[in-house]
Amino acid sequence: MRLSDTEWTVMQAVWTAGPTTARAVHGQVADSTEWTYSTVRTLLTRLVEKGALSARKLGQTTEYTALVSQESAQRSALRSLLERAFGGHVGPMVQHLVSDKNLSPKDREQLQRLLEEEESP
Amino acid sequence: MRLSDTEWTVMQAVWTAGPTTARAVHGQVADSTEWTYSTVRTLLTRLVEKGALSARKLGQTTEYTALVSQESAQRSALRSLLERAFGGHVGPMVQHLVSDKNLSPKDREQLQRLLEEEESP
DNA sequence: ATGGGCCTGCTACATTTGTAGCAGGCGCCT
DNA sequence: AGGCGCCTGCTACAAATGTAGCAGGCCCAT
Repeated sequence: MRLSDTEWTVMQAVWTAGPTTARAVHGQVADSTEWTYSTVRTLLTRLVEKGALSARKLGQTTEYTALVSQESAQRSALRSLLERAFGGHVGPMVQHLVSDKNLSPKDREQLQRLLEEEESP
Repeated sequence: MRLSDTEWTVMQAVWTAGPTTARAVHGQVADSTEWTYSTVRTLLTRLVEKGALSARKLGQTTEYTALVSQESAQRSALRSLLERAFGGHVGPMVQHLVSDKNLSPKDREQLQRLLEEEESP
């Protein structure tokens, strides 16, 4: 499942809201975009075609529900970048992230715990 | 600097080879793609237009040199995915990677060292 | 000098992505 | 009943991406 930039934005809105409508998504993304209602609807339709969302008619309006989880979308985006940009080498990729100063102390702590757990399964 | 999938492939070849020619890039990517020489040339041209590569004529042929480093391209791809798919939260992103079982013991060890270093700068 | 091979410049064209517009139908308020 | 507002279905269209083809020029071997 490949999501474009704009599609990510819409999906985030749906994941956050749960089953929702075009109008509601439009409201949600209004802060961060200038998209018209029409644009939002086009994106929703495309996401349905892709199988990322399902559409169910409720009377006159349509309710959209996520078919792919945020987790799995993230996972596959990550894997794709990993292949494309890092030749599949996880180490260098994580290092970029870790050394990039945007890790909070809490993040670091949590990570360390994670690494330790992994060590002795 | 935004690179498309195919552009990444070409850039990887150039980074690996250092200043190189279209013919050589074609040879390099021949294993992993079915691209014609023409396709490779188109991609190289686009990368020059984007400013990712520079082109210098050497007699009849053109020598392409990377203008952006692999590191910086990786960094910005990573940052872009971070924003788009993880709402800027590094923690969850790294966790996906670390918990995804594709970390070698060596990777883990190295990471742990990195985290410790970060802790007391 | 001539033909083969390789190079370049230019052009092409389908698909995907980003961003919308329009027209017709349904329901509710007056 | 008539209009207003909202919803949907369909259509549009430019830019980016993926994938190539063609024609003309240069150099080397015969």
